[in-house]
Amino acid sequence: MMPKVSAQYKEEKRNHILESALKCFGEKGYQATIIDDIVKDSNISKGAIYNYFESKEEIYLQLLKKRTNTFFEEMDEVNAHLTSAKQKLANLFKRFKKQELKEDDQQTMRVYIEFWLFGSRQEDLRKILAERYNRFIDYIVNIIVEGQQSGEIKKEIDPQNISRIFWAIRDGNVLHYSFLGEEEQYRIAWDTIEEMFLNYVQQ
Amino acid sequence: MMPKVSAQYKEEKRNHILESALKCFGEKGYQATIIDDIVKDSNISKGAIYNYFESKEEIYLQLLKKRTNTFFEEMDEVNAHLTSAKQKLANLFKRFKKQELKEDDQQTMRVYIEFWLFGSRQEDLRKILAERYNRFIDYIVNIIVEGQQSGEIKKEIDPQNISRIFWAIRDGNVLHYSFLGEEEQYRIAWDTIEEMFLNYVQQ
Amino acid sequence: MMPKVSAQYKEEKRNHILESALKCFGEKGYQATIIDDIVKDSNISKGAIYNYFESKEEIYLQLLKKRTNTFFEEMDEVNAHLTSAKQKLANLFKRFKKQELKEDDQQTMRVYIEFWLFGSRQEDLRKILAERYNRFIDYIVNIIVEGQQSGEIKKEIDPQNISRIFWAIRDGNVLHYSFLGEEEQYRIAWDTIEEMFLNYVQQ
Amino acid sequence: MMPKVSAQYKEEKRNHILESALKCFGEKGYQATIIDDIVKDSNISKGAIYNYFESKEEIYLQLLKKRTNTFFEEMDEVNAHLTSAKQKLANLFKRFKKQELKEDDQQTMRVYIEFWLFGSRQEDLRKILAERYNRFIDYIVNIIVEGQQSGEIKKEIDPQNISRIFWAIRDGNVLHYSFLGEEEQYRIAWDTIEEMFLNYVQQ
DNA sequence: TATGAATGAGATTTCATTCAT
DNA sequence: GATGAATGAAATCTCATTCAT
Repeated sequence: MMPKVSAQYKEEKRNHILESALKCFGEKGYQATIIDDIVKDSNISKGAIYNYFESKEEIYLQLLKKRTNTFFEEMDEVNAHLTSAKQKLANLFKRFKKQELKEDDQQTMRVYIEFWLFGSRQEDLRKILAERYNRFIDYIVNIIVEGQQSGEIKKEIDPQNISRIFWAIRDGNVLHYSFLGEEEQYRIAWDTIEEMFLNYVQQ
Repeated sequence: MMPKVSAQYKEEKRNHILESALKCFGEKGYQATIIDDIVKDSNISKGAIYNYFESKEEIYLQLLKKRTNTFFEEMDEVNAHLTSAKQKLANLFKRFKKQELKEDDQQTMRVYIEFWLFGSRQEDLRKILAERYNRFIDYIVNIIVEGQQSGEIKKEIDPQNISRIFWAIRDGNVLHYSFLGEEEQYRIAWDTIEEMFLNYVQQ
Repeated sequence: MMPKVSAQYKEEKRNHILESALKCFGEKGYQATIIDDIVKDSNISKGAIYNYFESKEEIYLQLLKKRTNTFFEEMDEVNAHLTSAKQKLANLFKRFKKQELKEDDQQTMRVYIEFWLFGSRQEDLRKILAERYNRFIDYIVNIIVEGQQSGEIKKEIDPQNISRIFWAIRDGNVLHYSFLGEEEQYRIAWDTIEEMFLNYVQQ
Repeated sequence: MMPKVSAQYKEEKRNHILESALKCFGEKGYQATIIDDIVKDSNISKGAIYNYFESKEEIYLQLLKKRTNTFFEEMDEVNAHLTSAKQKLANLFKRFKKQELKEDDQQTMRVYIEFWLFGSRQEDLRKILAERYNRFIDYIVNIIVEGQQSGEIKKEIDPQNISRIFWAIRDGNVLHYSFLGEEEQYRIAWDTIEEMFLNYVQQ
């Protein structure tokens, strides 16, 4: 009389679908992925997928949301015992260098960039993406401001501007890497970017 | 037998189709654009379009090729009477700052990024894109090497690496800009990037 | 072994499902109603519904049967102490005028008309509906014959024919009313129909 | 250079689709008819059908519109040389008796009744149907008023009310007939209805 | 060459029914 | 008996490409 499966079961199933979707979207792109690809990869029937998500677009959106949350949770956790702005930036760069080696992070990036491109043309998606973008911007802005207060970072740096540049560089680099796929070069590039960026902002 | 229409007529028609395609792809994305969008925009019939191009994909490819050629032709022309690497880099930055204000350049960028994303998953497109990518890489490599020889640029800079970074930054910036659409911020960002980049590579 | 639940419990549950189904079919139509609508309205699980009924179609059929029985039981009860054909007809008209004000009677009518339309194309439904139709026809035929014997109704009236007309008028009127929803007009129409009909059949 | 087919060609194709749709809707009902039924019956591809109509619903709507127009055109033509209200009513009854023998008129009726039922639940359809309904109501109202002026019809008759009743009877009769399919009875019923109706309204 | 009507494979989504718990 | 998650056939609609004129 209570075969209603546990909330945990449903959560896991949902995640299972999202993981398959990420894999498919990452491999073929959002538009090129068909529901049957996710069915095949997840081994979950078409109908069941639609029990968990309203549409292909919702899967996309939920995926983005979940990955974004995970990113900030991880960063917040690490930052908890870092005190200087310098340490926080260093940690961020470290994460990027390491992160992209994981296949699914790379796929997330592709998905995210495609969504960005795609979303810029649809008003309802724009809003969601803009919100996400602002979370990222604020994240760096806070570090920069903190660094300016502690004297680690030049006062004349505009936090908003440098934050936007930071993420543009990140996205550009990941975009190229996701196409080129050369890990070694990718890491060297990040080392250079880190040096260039820190040279520029540090006192 | 004379051909019914002149080669020039055909060339113009081709270009007309490509321009419409660029507009459509830029506005809605490659995948979301349907042939009828191009028909409507170009005022050329569907059948005629298929007389000039084999498929939607070919239109995409030709578009990319043409825009790439145009870019290099323009840059080569300008560079012809510039002698120093510094001047050439400055000119490049100047072009970016100015370029993206033009609607169709921005659209080209979107198309190009989408294609990049899309192409990374299809072997035949990869080759074409890789070739294009290398032309861009070589362009900066040549300037850097020239600058190192003339003593303008630090010897320890790796030309390949810095060239890849240069284009990654460019693409990231354009990607963000094409979504955010804030011209003023975009220009300020380019000023900062120029300063950061030149600080880093200059002697 | 005693059955786990009493027969009465089962009967009540069945009726509960039928009532919800009537509400849903009446509101959205048979075809447009999905099982989940009935689940939601009845608060009974999908599986349980299928324990009581074999299919959506069976629910429809049972509903029709039950409502038909109820109609005749009510009419028989009232007619028990009416002796003249005139009184019985008057009572019937009175019922119609009053009946349709009740929301669920109106819904029954819609369901019934839709079923009629729908059933005329499926042999197995035809039989069931034809039987139901004949019960209605006979009901009036009996009254007319009775009236002819007592001299209240003209001898030259064909009971079968007039009975068919009677129900056609009733259904047409309800059909229009279920669309137009104007109660006042509906009642006035019934007064006129009563007058017209009685004028015609009475001696 | 002008293979754009003639307007007449397109009109004919449109009609061809509508005729097939009428047949299918009439046989299986609107909801139960699938596009492939129309494809099969019309021998026109699915895509072509969607070139002429936006959706299944639009086909339905257009069908209704066309049949309504045809009905009034025919009636107006006949009425042109009829002067008395009595003649016009007689003509109308004559038409019903004859009309329904034609298979496609009967199908139109089914389609129309189903639409009525179905449409009463969808606001956008209600409007279209209400408009159609009013055309029918006005048609009889005009005849009645004319008859009252000429002294053929009783002054105390309410034209609106009697018009609504007229069409309700018509629809009820057709509804029953479309289910029962007995032509002979149908005609007899119409004779009786005519007599009953004229008795009631005539001076 | 140009036209645009026609094609039909293929995409997304729905929903009656089943069945493990 | 009750539950509701899972299934997958089937429906609507799209759109790249073809081809008769």
